[in-house]
Amino acid sequence: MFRGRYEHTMTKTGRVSIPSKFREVCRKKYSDETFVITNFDRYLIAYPMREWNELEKKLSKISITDSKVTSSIRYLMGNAVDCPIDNQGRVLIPQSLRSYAAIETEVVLVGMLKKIEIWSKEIWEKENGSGAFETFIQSREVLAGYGL
Amino acid sequence: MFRGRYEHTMTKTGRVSIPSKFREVCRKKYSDETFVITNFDRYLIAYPMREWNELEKKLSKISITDSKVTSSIRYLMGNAVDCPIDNQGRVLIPQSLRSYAAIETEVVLVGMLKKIEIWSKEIWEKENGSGAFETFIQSREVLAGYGL
DNA sequence: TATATTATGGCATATAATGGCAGAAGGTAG
DNA sequence: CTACCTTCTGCCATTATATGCCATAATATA
Repeated sequence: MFRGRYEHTMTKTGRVSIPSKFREVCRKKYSDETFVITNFDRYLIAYPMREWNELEKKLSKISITDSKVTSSIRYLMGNAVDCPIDNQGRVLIPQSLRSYAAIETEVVLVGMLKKIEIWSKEIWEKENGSGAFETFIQSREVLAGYGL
Repeated sequence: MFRGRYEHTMTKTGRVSIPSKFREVCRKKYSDETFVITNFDRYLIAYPMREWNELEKKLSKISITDSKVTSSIRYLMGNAVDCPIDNQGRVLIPQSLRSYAAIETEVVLVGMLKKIEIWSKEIWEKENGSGAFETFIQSREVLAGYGL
């Protein structure tokens, strides 16, 4: 599982190094070094290919008649890009996703169990800087329900 | 599976480049570089030949007594054109389909699992621009019903 | 302290996207 | 039937982007 937080910088060409611990998870757990990256609220989510395929399998069974569902699939699929890890351990994040998540140079990578979140540092600090601890304390009861 | 969104421009002669990632899917998964394109809601859909054949097979099983269904099938089939990919990786979109989907120069291509959607950029932005995320969030419950 | 690994910058090259043009094909009017 | 026009198609040229590779600096490991 992915865990931990890393701050990396992106090259001018849009490449970001994947932390070696994450790469290790890719190799050992998934034996595959490709992510599928898509946008979410104000940040990006990267799934290992296998996890993403699970998702697609489920989606492909849904009938195309429900237009609301179709547009959700369109949102999810339309923004998903597969990003293989290169020999230097980096992925290229396409321009569209970069601009979506307002990523310019400084990037925060967060391990979130089966996926990775990719944030622009600026947005990360705004949303998770101070106050994150407060939120954490507030949700302790919920977490306690899961045995924490 | 097809995924990702690409913005391309159409030549004056009506040719559109198919994103290389889509072409790769055609080669690897379908070993065939021909699409069947037809009109749909306010955009076009392009199926790899094999997927189109599947669809035809299913449609042929539908009883012809339901005249409403018959005319929908006629609509779908009557406008279907096969468009082979040329050596530069482009397809020619026939005039009738172009005008149907109001495509002039700027085109949005969206990977949707087993098919591709082709939108005029203008219509795309109206229907899927801002607000798409909201719709996505709203339909999360529906999607949750499918195990997502 | 020596050695390996990681992160990242800088290039050179390959591939992608797309505009332009000319010949081929096919339809239409005289 | 033939000349003309339109559309289709192949090919070349250009530009932008992606990709592979090497070098270096920073960090971790033995």
